[in-house]
Amino acid sequence: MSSAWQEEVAAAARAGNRISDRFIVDQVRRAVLMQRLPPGTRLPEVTLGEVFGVSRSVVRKALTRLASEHVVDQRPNQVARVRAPSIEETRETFAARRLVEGEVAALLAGGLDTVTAARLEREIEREIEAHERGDEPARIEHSLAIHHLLADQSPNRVLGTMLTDLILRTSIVIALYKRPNLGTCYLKGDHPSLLAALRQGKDDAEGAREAIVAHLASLEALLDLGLREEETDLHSIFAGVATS
Amino acid sequence: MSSAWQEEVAAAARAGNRISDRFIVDQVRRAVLMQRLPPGTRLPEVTLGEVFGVSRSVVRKALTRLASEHVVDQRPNQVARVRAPSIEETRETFAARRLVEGEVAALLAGGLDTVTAARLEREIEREIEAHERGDEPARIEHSLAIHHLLADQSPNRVLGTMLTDLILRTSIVIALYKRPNLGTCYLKGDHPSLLAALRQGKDDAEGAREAIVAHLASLEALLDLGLREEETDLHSIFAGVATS
DNA sequence: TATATTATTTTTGTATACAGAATGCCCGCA
DNA sequence: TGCGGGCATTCTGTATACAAAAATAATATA
Repeated sequence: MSSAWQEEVAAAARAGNRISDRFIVDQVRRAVLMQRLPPGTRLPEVTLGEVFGVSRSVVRKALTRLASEHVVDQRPNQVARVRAPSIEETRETFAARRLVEGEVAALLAGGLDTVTAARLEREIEREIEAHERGDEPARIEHSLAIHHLLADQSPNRVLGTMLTDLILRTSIVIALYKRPNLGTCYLKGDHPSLLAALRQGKDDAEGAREAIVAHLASLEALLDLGLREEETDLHSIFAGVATS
Repeated sequence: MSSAWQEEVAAAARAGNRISDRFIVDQVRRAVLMQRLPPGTRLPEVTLGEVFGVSRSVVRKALTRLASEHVVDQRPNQVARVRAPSIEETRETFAARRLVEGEVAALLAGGLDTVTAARLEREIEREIEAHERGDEPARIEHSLAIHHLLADQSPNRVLGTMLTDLILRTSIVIALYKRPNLGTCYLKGDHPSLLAALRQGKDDAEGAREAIVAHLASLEALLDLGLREEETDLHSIFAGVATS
């Protein structure tokens, strides 16, 4: 577990940044996102504390915050584990994100300030470049930046925060359920046409919403969401069998 | 602060329930909801610990969880305080809730099982009774139960959890911004007609959505959301005045 | 009197110690 | 070989101690 973190911790220490719970939250979140911490990974408090050079108190706080972000599973008297959302939850998360991000896009349509539009355009270009040179991590980074920009620019801050959370959760399940043979989840042309829809006049808010909804639906369709054995509900299968 | 809690703590101890962070979270949340803890109230860790008979460790965990529920404001090196959402955030919270609860209602339309429908009906009746005998706390309790039932029954659990959170947040701001002269926020007939819409066939999902949206809009309209002096942004007022 | 500065008190941040729960291992037994 | 009970280990839950930061009170000074 201490693999790539040692350097980051050392770097942060060098920079004079005091290691606090927020730092740990960021690092763990990123590691989960980048699949360096696969779902189910045990995260004992002492071990994490050793890695980051802090005591259990700090780790504890970080873990409860990660749990409230749905990144980690924290149950009483058990070690925290990296969460592995079920296929059903994955579908529900995508549905929720379509609803929320669709609304944010509708609110934003026609009202983008020039600097934001420019930043969006730049990220979209860079995503294309990264994809063309086969740099998948960079592509993901830019793709995420695009959507986070929408969340940050949401006029409704409550919805914006909710969207940030949903982007994180969908990213996790994308990494989890991506078809192995599929190299990338890049959808050519989706982001450019999304930006075009956002630039339309305010009277076409529904166009922006539909662009987002369609984009997210295509993304979900790229995943392998067939039922697995882990999904089978033992309770329903053996209902009435046990003599209690 | 120790006013009404002493009894509750004693009762819980008598019942053999070990006081844990969840208990504290519930109690504080309820106290905020019932306006026994007005916004801005300081919540020092030791004091809370004394009230509930636990050490700071437990209180600390409770406070971070309350912060992630947006009930409490927790900033570094400062005492936690009961959050006082701004008027703008109030509007945004209502908008978010309309979006989410509307979708949940649409998903639920025509698919209510009989026991849930019966429970809804019962709560609606009891709300009417409580209102007629002027028992406002009981009325609020039943009104909340109605909406929490919708959240619990949401087929999409992600949206259901989000709705639970939004119901809490709107309840807090309703208590905060209710017009003082207004005795109650009861909207006669809204809940019955909502149930009627939910009972309609599945082809009328939009009817259920509209019923919820209209209901929540009327609720928001009952609040006093005129700009207050605390809302004035000094930065924008004095922009360019200071010679920096 | 008003203001700046220092001292005191509160309150949080972090580390650590010990008790209790959960897990896993090992050995005995059929 | 397969299985079950008891023991050891690991890990979390909670309380507590000390340091650092913030808030408050007090004091000196112009």
